[in-house]
Amino acid sequence: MNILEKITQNKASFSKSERKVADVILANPQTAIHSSIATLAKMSDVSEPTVNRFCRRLDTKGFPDFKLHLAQSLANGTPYVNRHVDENDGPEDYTNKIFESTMASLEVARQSVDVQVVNRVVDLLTQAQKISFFGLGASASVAHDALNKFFRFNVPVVYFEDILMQRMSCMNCSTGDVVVLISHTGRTKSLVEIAQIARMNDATVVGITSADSPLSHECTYVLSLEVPEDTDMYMPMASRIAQLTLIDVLATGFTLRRGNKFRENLKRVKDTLRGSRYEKRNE
Amino acid sequence: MNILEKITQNKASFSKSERKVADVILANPQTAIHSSIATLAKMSDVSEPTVNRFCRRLDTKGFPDFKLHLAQSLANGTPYVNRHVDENDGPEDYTNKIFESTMASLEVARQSVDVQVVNRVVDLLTQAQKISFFGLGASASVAHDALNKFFRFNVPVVYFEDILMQRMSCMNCSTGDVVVLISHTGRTKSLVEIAQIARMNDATVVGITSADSPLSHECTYVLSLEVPEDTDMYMPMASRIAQLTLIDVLATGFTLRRGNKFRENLKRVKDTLRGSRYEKRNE
DNA sequence: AGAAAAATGTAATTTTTTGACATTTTTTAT
DNA sequence: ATAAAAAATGTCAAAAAATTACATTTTTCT
Repeated sequence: MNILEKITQNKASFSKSERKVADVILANPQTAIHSSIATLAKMSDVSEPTVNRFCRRLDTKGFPDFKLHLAQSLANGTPYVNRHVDENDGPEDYTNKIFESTMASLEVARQSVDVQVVNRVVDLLTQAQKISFFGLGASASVAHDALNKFFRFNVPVVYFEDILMQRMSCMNCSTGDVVVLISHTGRTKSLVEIAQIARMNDATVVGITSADSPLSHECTYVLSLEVPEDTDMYMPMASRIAQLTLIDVLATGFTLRRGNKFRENLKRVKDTLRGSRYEKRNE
Repeated sequence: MNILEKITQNKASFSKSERKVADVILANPQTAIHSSIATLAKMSDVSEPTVNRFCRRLDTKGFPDFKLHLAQSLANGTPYVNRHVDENDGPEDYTNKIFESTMASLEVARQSVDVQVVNRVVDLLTQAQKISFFGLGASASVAHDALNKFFRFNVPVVYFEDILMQRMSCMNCSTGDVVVLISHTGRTKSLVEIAQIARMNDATVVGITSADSPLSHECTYVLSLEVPEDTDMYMPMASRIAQLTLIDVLATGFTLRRGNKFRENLKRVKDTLRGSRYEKRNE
């Protein structure tokens, strides 16, 4: 496992001094791999053997071995880690941290996706009479994005931001209709109600939400994404990105299922936009 | 560059003893990174300083530094790459490919972001009288998302999907207003026009778009993202995700600039939502 | 062949890491 | 609240590792 993640995870189990070391390393891992144990000890305001003990606690043979592991974690291609933004971060720091955390979350999300369910949902979508995408707050823009994607497929697709419109739309559902509900927490009351209404009217309800949430219990199929959210920011960030990527997956599955002639159709849709754009000079 | 490749490439220019070292390392790099210079010298049947000189010839600071580079080369398990979806891909294949491509694109985007500009734009946003986010098509949902984020900051923020509303809104701009325009290609005519209108009315225009596009030339600041888009799908996918992440970066920069009391405010906004949600049992 | 240059090795030096043990801090039980 | 035990941390010395300076060997070129 990635040693940076391991440090973050085990941070709680560290002693006070070890945590000082952990903080210094996490704050600037690049510097850490190029420092000697003495330098790192001084930076952490800790004695050298403490740094050594810290390394051993992470199941490495010693400091040099630890640096090797750290270097591997930092090498590109290795999964990214959720590093939290710090008050004193400059633009470079927080930019990189946000990008890296997003990538790390996507990796976690990827591993938590149940491809069986993806497959069944794609099946469902390709056979749907009508597809609705609903979300509220931060998930509204995800639903909005799904509309944009599925609209190109020439399928009857519906999206509303307004709760009442969402409810009315679900009241008019019937067999063969698919309602996709998007919510990170799965605890938004009105969305849970909408799930109930849709099911009462024989629609199939797909939830893109967290497992074992009130919303998930009302859904026919649940596509759950276990994405760690940085709660310090009080804003949903990574969860939306994961949801969007899942929408991309569904859209891709949809086009694959429909086959080649359908791809042609997509190309035509795209070409239609040409009139609204400035031509690219050399293509 | 990958140091293993470098060894292979420069092998010709090595001396006899250095080549012995190279061979031993190439034959078993995993062993090499866990050996001391003495062990490696013995394995190569060469003296210790020779190994050291070998390391320096590869532009490393010395043996330990060389091991670090080697470790990084070896870490490259599977760098995320943009693997294109194939007609015969099953659900597991395309799910993984989409997630991986998205991560790969984010990495590319991260490297292409100009943090200087990020910093200036954050400055601008924190001082803005009014912030507008406009995008069309796939980028509309990105603007939508930006609205959701910045709305929490208690800043006057505007978002319209309708071109005419966007134009009217820009007509009413004045000094101190910031208009953020989002477009992957930067070739959408009406967005370019909106940029012109906004600037004529003394607003500062920030473009989240590709460098050197018609739109970028009309912007005061350009946050360019070089994201490779899988054109086979005829749908924007990775570009949106990169744009969203950039919005996250801006939002994060914004909150950091505003300081701690402001974070408290965000928490209050979030807490307000509580009434609309089912409580979590154990927290 | 023989001088000059390059390569390599030897041995000492320096740097770095680790281990043993003392001291301090924290926890636990009374 | 206090003493004993346990855990954590630091000091200092020993060991290991890496590097330097310099001697020796090998190669190259005239």
